[in-house]
Amino acid sequence: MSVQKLIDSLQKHIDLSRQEQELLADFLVFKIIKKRQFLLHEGQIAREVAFVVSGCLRSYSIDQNGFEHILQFAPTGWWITDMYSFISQQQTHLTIDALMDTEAYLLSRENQLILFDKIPKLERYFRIVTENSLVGSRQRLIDNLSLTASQRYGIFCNTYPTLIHDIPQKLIAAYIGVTLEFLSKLKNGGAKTKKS
Amino acid sequence: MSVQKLIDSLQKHIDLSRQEQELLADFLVFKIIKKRQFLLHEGQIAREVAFVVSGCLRSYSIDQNGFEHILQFAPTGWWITDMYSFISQQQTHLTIDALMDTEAYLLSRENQLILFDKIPKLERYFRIVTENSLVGSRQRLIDNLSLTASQRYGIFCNTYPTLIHDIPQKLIAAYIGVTLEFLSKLKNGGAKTKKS
DNA sequence: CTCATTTCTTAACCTGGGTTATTGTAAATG
DNA sequence: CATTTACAATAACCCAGGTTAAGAAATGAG
Repeated sequence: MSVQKLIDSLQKHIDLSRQEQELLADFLVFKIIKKRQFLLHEGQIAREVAFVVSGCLRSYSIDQNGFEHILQFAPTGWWITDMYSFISQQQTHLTIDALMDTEAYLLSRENQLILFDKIPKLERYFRIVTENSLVGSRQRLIDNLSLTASQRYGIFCNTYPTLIHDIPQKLIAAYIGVTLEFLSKLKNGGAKTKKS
Repeated sequence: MSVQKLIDSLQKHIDLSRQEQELLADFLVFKIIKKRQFLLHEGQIAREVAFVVSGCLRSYSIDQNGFEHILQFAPTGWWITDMYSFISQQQTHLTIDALMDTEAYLLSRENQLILFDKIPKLERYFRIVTENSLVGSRQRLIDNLSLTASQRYGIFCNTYPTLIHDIPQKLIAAYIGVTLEFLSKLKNGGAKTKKS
């Protein structure tokens, strides 16, 4: 059963009994999102958070000029949602879609809050997951403020080694914050030929 | 008693009994950080998270070229720490100091984890606070990827209206991600005189 | 296998914001 | 109350990265 991957993730931080695992499983919905399908669309409300079992999702925003800016990739074992919309139940400004055929478990905010009361250890698990996400998000902010595009590309390669060869370059560009053209220049013409 | 400001913040999200409030208070340390004094220095370990009662703290990183990049301001009612160092107890890459004389309550990670077991509602409170911080951090990332310096300055003014007139311009520049010189250009010469 | 769509590269030119430098002005500190 | 020290404004020049455009490759649906 593929719900096992989610249980494995939980067991890294907390210890759930058989009954608790089954109770949790009752609140989850299994969903397949095919390549290019949307899980969340701008203007909707993010009623669920998704745990990716296989494949890969991404969240991104679209700016005034129509450019996409990718906030997060979620390969196997990652959680993804629009946290703003999820906790406030207001309309989202983000879009979440699938980069390839993806299997995920969905947990609604409503059910999550019920589970927090029934199984306090689950609240602990999500507290820890959220702390870790915050660390990642803050670090990325620092990287964007302090590093060059080339250095950020290097970090991307370390952070998502499995993705580099599986996703289009334009998505990498939209993540590190440059245009596709400039990323191409970086990787190829990148020799910096300064006359010496 | 100034611990009341912290209790007020808690009561917005959870409901603590008299005994629980007192138990919590026993785990807090009151501290005064004078202007320009450090609460955390690069290379140390962030053993505590701070709740600001009065004054203002800031967290920032210093890049290879010696430039400061401000991650967060913490005026009255805000929590601040280096979350990475705080949860991993590894050396921090951030610095936290005071922009003016500041009063704060410190809670060590050790005590925080003890309190989470004794008062599960406190774990809920910090789960919520962390969720909100994550929303803020992600939004700022999007802003940095999609907006111009001028637009980010506008957002800063809305986010920290009390700070604008109380802190040096150079700090605002280090927060929105431009040089002091360019911020100056934005605000004054900024007319963009495009022939029409 | 073929036509259409999406993705990638290259190159010439442009601009938002950085650098360096100078001068002026607050505010601490003795 | 003078003198360091920190802060801000302005201007001339510079560069990382964006824009536009135009092919070349790869992918994919029928």
